[in-house]
Amino acid sequence: MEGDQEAVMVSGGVKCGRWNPTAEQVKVLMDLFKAGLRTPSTEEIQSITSHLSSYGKIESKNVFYWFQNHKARERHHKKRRRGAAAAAATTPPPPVVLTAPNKREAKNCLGGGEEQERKIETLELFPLKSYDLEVEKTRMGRSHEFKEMKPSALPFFDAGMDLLLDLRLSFL
Amino acid sequence: MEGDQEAVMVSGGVKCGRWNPTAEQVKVLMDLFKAGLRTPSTEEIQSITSHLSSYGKIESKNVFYWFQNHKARERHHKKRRRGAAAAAATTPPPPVVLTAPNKREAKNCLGGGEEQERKIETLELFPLKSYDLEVEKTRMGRSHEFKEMKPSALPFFDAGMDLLLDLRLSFL
DNA sequence: GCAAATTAATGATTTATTCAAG
DNA sequence: CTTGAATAAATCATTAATTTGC
Repeated sequence: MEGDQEAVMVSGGVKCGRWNPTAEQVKVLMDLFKAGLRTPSTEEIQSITSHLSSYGKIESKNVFYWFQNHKARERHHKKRRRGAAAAAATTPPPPVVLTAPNKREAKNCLGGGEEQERKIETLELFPLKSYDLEVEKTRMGRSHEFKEMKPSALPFFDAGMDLLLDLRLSFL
Repeated sequence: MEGDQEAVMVSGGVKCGRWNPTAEQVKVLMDLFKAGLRTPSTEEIQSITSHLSSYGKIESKNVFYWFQNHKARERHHKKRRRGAAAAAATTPPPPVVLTAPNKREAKNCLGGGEEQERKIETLELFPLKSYDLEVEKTRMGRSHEFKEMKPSALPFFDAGMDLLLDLRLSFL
C-alpha cells in the first residue's frame, strides 16, 4: 500500500483536491522535523520541495504548511494525549541545540518557554543551503547596525520587482 | 509637512528597514479598505502593488500585511475605544455589502459575528481584476465543487513552479 | 532650536483556531 | 478521525511622533 499514492491529480481532469503526501515525502519531512527543523526558510522550503518533487507532485506551500501543522500538532498532542498518562515521559528532549538563526534574537519567550527553538547542524538528507549562510542572513537581525553592512547581508529585500511576486515565506 | 515622506531609503546606501508607506499609498489603501476590501487575493494584491509602486517603493507583502493589520486593528479599536470623541466621525458605516466571494461560505462565525464580510462592487480607483471574475475564483469557497473547476480557480497558490517562488501569503 | 530619551503607531512574524477533504 | 489548508488573534520590533533637557 505504498506505490500508487500519487498520480491521482493532474492527469487530465485537472483534479486537484489537496496535496496528498507520498510515503517517501512524509518520511523525509519527518526526518527533517526530527532532526530539529521547525520553521524552514524560503530557500529551505524551495530546496525541500524541489527534492521531494521527485517522489510526486508537491508545492512549496505544502511543505510550508506541513511544518506548520506538524509543529503545532506536536505540541497540541502532547498536551491533550487522549488517555491520561500523557506528557509524562513522552517528551523526547531536543537533539541538537545549536545556533538559532531563524528566530528573532532569542525571543523574550512568550508561551512560557517550554521548548526552546532548536536548529539542525548538519542534515545529510540532501545539501540544503549550507546552514552557515543562515548566520549571515539572520532574517533581518539588528538592522540598527546597518552602518557598514553590505547589501548582501540583507535578507533578500532585493526583490527588484513585485511583478514576479517575490513574497516571502518567513512567517512563523 | 507632507511632501517629503518618501525618498528616504533606496537612494544609494541600501537603507531599507521596514516599508514606510507614502501618504498617497496610504490614501489609496485606505480608500480600498473603506470601499470594503478586506482580504485581497493575490492578483488584487499584485495589481494594487503595481499601481502603488508609482508612488514609491513597495512590495506585495506590504500590501498584504497592510490589509491584515488594518483589518485586525479596526476591530480592536472598536472594542476598546480609547478616549471619547476620538474616532467620532472616523467610523463610517460599511458602504456596500454585496456578495462575499472571498470568505469561505459564510463562516460559522468565530469572534461572535459583529460585522459580516463585505465586498466591493466597483472600485474605480483603477481597473483591478474586474470583480466579476471573483465570483468564479471564490477563493476556495466551495472547494468540494472542484469537479470541473479549472486550476485557475485555486486560491492563488496555483504555483506552476516553485522555482520562481510563487509562494503565497495567505496565512493569517 | 536641536538632539537624545520616551512613547505611540504600525509594519512584520508567530501562534492558535477553524474549516473541510480524505 | 486525521490532517492539509486558511484565517484570525497575539506578539514582536522598528519607525515616526512627542517630550525633555540643554
